[in-house]
Amino acid sequence: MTLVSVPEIIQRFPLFDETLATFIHEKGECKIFHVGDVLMKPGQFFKYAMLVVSGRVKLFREGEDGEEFFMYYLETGDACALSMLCMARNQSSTIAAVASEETSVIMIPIQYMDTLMKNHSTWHHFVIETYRIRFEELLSVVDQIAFKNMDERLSWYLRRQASALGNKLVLTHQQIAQDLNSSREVISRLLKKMEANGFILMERNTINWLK
Amino acid sequence: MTLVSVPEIIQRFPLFDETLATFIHEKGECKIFHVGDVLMKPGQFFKYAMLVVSGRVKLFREGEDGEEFFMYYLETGDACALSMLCMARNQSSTIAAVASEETSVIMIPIQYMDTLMKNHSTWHHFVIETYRIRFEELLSVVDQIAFKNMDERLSWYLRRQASALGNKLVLTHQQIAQDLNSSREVISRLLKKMEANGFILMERNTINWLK
DNA sequence: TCTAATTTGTGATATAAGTCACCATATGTT
DNA sequence: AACATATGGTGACTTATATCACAAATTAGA
Repeated sequence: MTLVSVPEIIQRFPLFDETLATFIHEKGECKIFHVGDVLMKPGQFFKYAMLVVSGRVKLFREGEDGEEFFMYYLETGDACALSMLCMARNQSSTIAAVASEETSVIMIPIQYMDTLMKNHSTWHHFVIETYRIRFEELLSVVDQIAFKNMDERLSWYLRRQASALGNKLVLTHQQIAQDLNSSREVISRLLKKMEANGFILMERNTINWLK
Repeated sequence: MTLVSVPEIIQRFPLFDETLATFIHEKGECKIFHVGDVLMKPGQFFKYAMLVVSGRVKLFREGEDGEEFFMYYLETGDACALSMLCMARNQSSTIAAVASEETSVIMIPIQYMDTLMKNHSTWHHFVIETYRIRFEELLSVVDQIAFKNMDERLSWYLRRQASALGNKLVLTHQQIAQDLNSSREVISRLLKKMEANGFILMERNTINWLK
């Protein structure tokens, strides 16, 4: 594999030891995705486990009528839990993933999974940790939509975005509405309330998170 | 371990081979839970991985104000994914589990996890499969609450209940409302519509699923 | 058997959220 | 500069769901 060196792998994935990083460097393929590129979409099968070396990938669920619902980002050092789970069973994805920045990904072919699991305990721990984090993230998402009103959900959404992207969020009201499966007008009104309450400051195409 | 024999373990968990079942029979502890007994609650830490040998356990998320939200059942042959994930990190549970029938559970102490993972590939596959199933189940739950109205959610809920418990569902409208985090009146009205449309037949304390 | 508690039905009303119509402003394009 | 497009603001209205109030029916308990 070109593009990503063994030291860089270790730097991005601190749980990996040198032998594991070397193995991945040998067997993995590196791929660059540009903004908007689709990494996976519902119905697709997996031949690789995907590790995000840099950039950011947005994961969202698609409804039957093309609605979207934002779930979480994958960032540097993250692995796609779904790719590993589906791959393990040769099941198709039920989720969509799109690069939201220039993103480089290490793709490990499926045939190496057993070796990795058996011979590299650091890989095994990494995988378990990946599942755990995503499971908990998913549980938080359930909490929000099961128990919270749109104002709280919006606030939670912006807080997560800000912690991933920084306090200056380049987002239109329309995009937010899409991520929350709501409508633009509703979001605009709630944002105005949040601005009045001093939580955010709005500019065109931008929301400044002040908390 | 008394109560559960090696052949019974293999029968309940078809993925296990004989050496694994023997190991679990030696090291696991068996515990009986009665209806209403709490297997885990938010804030609790885990010292065991839990395998359901017989009976049924209801898993649900609790809201801040004591609301409930039904997620799924664990039945014969299932393992509690959360117990394994939390245990792996010594994290506390964020979910509640209550026996909804007389339930017998094998509890495997945390210290055997590494051995199991390393020396028993059948265990490893079982764990991965457990994660995958629960992850997908959770994604379906997200779909429902993110994209569907209460009538569809109710219908989906009853279908799941019927496939777990049979077509004669002993449930009050109040219980259903609680599981869906809705209100009793709303559920009663929607049920009446479903009955008018021939999907169900209602008796006191009981809903007969006709599909 | 009498009473209390539980379960269900139902109308009236309240609230959160979604939809529609339309406008104003900002930005990009020719 | 002139126009088209994207973005955001806002009132009026609709819809889904929640809440309140109360009654009827059934079951459980004393």
